Amino acid sequence: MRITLPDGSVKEYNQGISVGEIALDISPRLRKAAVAGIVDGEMVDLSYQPRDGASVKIVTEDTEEALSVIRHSAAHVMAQAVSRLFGGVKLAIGPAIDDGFYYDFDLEHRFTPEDLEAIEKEMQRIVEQNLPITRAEVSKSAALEKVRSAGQIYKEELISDLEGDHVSFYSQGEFEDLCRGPHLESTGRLKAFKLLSIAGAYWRGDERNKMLQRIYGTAFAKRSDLEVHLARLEEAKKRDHRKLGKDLDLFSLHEEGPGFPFFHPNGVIVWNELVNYWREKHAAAGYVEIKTPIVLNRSLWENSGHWEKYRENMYFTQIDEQDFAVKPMNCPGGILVYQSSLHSYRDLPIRCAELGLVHRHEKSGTLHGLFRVRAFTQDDAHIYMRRDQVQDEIIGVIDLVDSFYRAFGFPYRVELSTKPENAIGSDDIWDLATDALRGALEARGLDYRVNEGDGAFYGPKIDFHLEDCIGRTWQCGTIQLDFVMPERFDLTYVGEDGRKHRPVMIHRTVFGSLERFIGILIEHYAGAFPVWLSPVQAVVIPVTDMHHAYAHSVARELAEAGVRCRVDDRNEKLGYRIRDAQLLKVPYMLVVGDNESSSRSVSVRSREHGDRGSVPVESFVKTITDEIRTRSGVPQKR
RNA sequence: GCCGAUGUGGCUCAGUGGUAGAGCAGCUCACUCGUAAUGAGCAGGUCGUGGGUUCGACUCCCACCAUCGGCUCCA
Repeated sequence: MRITLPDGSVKEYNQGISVGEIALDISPRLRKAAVAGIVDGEMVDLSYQPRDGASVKIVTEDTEEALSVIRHSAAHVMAQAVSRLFGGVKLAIGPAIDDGFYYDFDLEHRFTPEDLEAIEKEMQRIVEQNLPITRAEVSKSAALEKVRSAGQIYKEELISDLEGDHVSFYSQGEFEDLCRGPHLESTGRLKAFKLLSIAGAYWRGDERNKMLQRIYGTAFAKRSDLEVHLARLEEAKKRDHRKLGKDLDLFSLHEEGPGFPFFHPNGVIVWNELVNYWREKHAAAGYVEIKTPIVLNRSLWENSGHWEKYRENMYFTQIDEQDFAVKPMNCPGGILVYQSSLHSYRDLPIRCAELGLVHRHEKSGTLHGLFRVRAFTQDDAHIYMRRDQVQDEIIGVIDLVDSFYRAFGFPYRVELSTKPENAIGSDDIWDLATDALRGALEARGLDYRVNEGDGAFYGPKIDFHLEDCIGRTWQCGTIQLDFVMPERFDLTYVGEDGRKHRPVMIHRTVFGSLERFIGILIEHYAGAFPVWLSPVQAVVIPVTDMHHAYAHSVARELAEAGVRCRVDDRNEKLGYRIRDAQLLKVPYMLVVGDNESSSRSVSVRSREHGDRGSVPVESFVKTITDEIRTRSGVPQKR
């Protein structure tokens, strides 16, 4: 029989040859590295026997596909270990995920960190036993019989929901699990894994269902890959904005205001720098800026649909026996500004920005530092325009967002979210809006993913997911196209024909939330902000108290040039003060002693590169002010 | 909201039925120092909050709050 290989070559084999044997035939080394195969586009086990005419590709352990096989098998090995150690455990699901794998268990006993160690040891034993992993197909009814008699109620539910009349089981030693596969050929092939954490998870992700216990772990082809991954986790922990926010005295959170962050003087500097930058770019892009109130009357929210569609997330209050709501979004307020005067078609588009503080009631368990809060400042804008301007305006926003992310060194990914279940407005309007967004993305040649049903209740949206320098992604910017609010609020402009027409609206953000964006920046830069964002840009360190006067004169000169600068004239050794500044991630340390004071110079030490030697004060001022003005500095990709 | 864990001075953590301890930070003093921690001294805590058990609770029990890891949700 004939088998086609990825290079297009065709080989002749006997009927019944397995993928593994084909790999061996090609080369023993390939066989050794093989973990699975891809036959006619389907991932299969090494034991799979392709049919005549099939095309076969060997999946080797250094590939992304291999990783998911390895992790899936690791999940099975973990389930086997748990089954050995804890009688009566019911197995739910155990897939491979982006960074590893998990398995959900239903068990009376609550897993503890010590249990993880024991489970890991048992897994090691299973690996050492090198149990062959074999696949068996059984009829659905036999499968149901099998899991029912074993009391595996979750498997029973899974099988009942599966299409087709046959299902497959994989077994290794005494352990057997419903699974589509593929899997490693034996447990001995599992070389590098680690269990990481225990968490609760609802059966099938539905909060009405029973809460199961999930164990997360990760696995790699090689020990060294696992170590790199664990080091990355460590690195992420070091960069945690909650820790750095405390260390660098940027912000704090208090029991008195869960989810309501407090910004300290250092944090406010970062905030204001970002806002300055934002204002500059928006003014240049033709935006005006407004400010609207935080508390507004119920009738406005009824009109906008928030009262009906968004109430669970809103805070309320009463004023003079009337219901008011704390705004969860800025649009209704912004619309009142639009309505406060007549608009000509000549005025459009109106690009109206607002740094609006919104409050949303998030469930208590979801709060997380600055990433998930209950009050945040959206860098919002609403663009009111004619229909013929829609495409250009969307493209304009895409370009603006792009230029912002570029400045911080964030690569990003784009997603298009379509009509959700709780939408308001007709299908026609939704189709129109969705097509417009799609059209703009395509006009810009951007790749995007579609998120069915994930739009806002009043319109579809484009989301920007940016990637920080250790590879995590965050949703920040969004562009939402809205035909519904203009209708609800009866927005109009006067057209060329002298008659009233309906404008279209775009809601958009770049940072998303200032709070979250600052959190992301903290982690992205690991707290070492570029000079323009640094709370303290330079610290002058006199060698002894003989040099205090000179140090202060240098600091004065820097301050006059607009540099945020401090003198550390504490009675401590030079090394101590250097270390202190270094830990506070001050970009420049300026050591001044006899040599410097006699020549009006500073000895420059950079946060990144250490001692740079002496330069005249004047030239340092030029260097640092240039760096600030151009807002340079993008972190190294790791 | 749900499951699990945690909560001790500004920070990091030890303590575990007999009314709290370290390091760092802070303050004072000495040292006057050249690129990541000089030394000595002082001060600082109703042990998350509220109940209960006990002769006695930071320690045991209950409730609540907050935080952390997830689930769900989302900027």
